Amino acid sequence: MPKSKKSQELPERSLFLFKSLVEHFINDGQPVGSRTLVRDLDLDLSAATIRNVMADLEDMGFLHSPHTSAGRIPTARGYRLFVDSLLRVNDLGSEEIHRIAEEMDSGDSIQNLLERTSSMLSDITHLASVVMLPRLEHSTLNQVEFMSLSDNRVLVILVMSDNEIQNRIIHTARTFSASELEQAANYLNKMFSGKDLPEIRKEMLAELKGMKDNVNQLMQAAIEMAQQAIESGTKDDCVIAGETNLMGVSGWEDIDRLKRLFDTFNQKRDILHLLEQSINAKGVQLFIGEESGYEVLDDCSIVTSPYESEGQILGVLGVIGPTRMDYERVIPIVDLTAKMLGSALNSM
Amino acid sequence: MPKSKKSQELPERSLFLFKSLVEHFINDGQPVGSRTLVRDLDLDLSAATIRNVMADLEDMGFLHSPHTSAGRIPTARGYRLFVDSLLRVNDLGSEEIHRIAEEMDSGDSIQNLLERTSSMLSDITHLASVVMLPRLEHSTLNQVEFMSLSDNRVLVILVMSDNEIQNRIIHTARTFSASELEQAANYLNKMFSGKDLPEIRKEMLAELKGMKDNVNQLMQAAIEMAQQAIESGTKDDCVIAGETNLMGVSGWEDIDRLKRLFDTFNQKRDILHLLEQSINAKGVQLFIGEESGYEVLDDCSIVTSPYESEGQILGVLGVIGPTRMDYERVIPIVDLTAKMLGSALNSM
DNA sequence: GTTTTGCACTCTTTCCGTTAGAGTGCTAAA
DNA sequence: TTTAGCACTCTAACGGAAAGAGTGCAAAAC
Repeated sequence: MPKSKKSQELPERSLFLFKSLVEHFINDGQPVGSRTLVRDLDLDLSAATIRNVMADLEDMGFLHSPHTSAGRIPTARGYRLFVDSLLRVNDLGSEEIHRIAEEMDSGDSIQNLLERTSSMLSDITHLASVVMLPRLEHSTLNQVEFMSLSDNRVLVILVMSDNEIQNRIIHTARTFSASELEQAANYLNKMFSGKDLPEIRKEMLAELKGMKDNVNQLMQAAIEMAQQAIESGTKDDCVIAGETNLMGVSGWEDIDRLKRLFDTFNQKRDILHLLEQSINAKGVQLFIGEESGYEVLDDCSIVTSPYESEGQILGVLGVIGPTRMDYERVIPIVDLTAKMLGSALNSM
Repeated sequence: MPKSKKSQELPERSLFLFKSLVEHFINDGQPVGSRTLVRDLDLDLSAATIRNVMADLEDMGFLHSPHTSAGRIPTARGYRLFVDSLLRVNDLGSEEIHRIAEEMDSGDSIQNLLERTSSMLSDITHLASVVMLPRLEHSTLNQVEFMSLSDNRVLVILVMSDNEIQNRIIHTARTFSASELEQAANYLNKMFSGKDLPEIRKEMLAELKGMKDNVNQLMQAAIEMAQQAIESGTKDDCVIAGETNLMGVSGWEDIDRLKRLFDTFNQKRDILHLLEQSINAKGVQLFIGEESGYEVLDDCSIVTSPYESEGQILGVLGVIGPTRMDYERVIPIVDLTAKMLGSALNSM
């Protein structure tokens, strides 16, 4: 190719160089210098030219030098530019599609399905993965049943519309006869079946106001239990897998930093808070580096996608890895996994 | 002063020095030299004498030098000698006792209790902790109930003698009437209530031989479910907490080694296998360094204790940390925790 | 016989100093 | 606008040198 005397539009060439640089850095984690770039790309440009371009990009905040004589690495803003404007997301290889589909087939229980999903996701991406448990907020009560045990204990069973089952043993003040229990269950079923939990709670409180006999206490206990179950289902629950994939990421040898990261995983709170921000996103969403707002995650990127079943968003899943991850591969994987999980949940 | 000509018997002075050395090393993780020892102990002996003693101890395999000009550190055999013969286990401070007792009081569910126990144990020892789930092998069936749901699905509920509840939805070939289900449940209750699961399974198989109608299929499904529940309860389940306490242990900066250790935790298999070896021990048991037989655990010690309720051993709990852990403190903590957990389970 | 002193020796850690390599920025020329 | 040339900077890697810790051994002292 002849030397181009006509200057191409500056942005275009810069963007191309920038894209190459990012890809290069994602590949081997070393700061990329002008020489390396010109060598690898077979450009008809000299290193000096590249240097000028790179200096511009640095001024604009897309690149950063660890020190004077190192190459350059992308900043969070740089990655943002990369994924938003430059990335051409690959189609997935059929082996990977197959792998994902495979893990989704037999569904023993929801919990189990989510766990398998999470560990598959981390295996396939070699990153850490998170799957939020489905929010049960809009699941409705299907059926209540009481079962008498010995010693004034009653087993309360709630069957929800999504086939989740909650149960708990309640210690009661006196013994209830089978018919009393049946009566109570019938009453609850008639009153509340098909309604969602917050609604039930509200009506329940109105209904019970002032009435304090034991049967009602039983009912109240049932509702409280349901409430608790709901909360534990939405509040702090997600499945995290593959954390150890993040040990031994090149450039992450600071063990103290790693410890803080792992502690964050264990607490789950911050991670969940982050995921919740994506719950109304249309598709895959990214938090790159500092964008997450959590200091421990400054060197991390999080790729999330909500998953839905029957048009209703149930939760969010995603992966967490170094900012320097293979977005081109990871993004479609997260996307597909979310879709497959949705349809797997659909057919349960 | 007593001269022991017998080469087997260790002189008292050697033991004293050895004990001091081990304590010293446990405290700050640095190899201990003769000078340090003589300085810290205010001995009326010279460093050279200490050196002689130490050389003897090294010959006997209790000490080891990382290299010529380093001090000495205990070998696994050395720690063994230390804990078996030299350690005077402290009584626990009342704050610690209080802390342990506190965590044990309210028992919402067994799973929850175990989780709290585990995280308390790791918090208090600053090590990783494991609590094996109680073996349900000898729990017996209390009550079976079927609940009809829509769409040919039946909810099977098993109440076990230890108040654990298992349930699952079964898809059936045809719709069963409420009375059919009740009849089936009655039959199962009459036949099998009070028996343990392996027994039930055996009798069940004999009973059902040849009979293939649908009601029996239902029963069989119930039993199979119970069997599965049992297996999942004993097979791969334990609660691990505080792994991150092991990041940043001095001398454990090899991130790859740590990764392998964490992977072992996640698989749980090896850990469980190790714990199971303690299930018939009387009290606290230790695996020091190589004694565990797992290469990843070569730098670790595991302190375990079975816990029991009503004279029956239910499971094992313990902590995992560097061989260089504070046995004097950890051993009584594990001991007490096991006892408290036992009695907490007793009163559920 | 046990303990100590004295001494030579070994090994690690740390602190330069040097060098090679990578990469930059700037200026002047093409 | 691009390139060539050049001075400059910073890191990583290597190689002493010196300090420090600790050892082992032999001979002297108790």
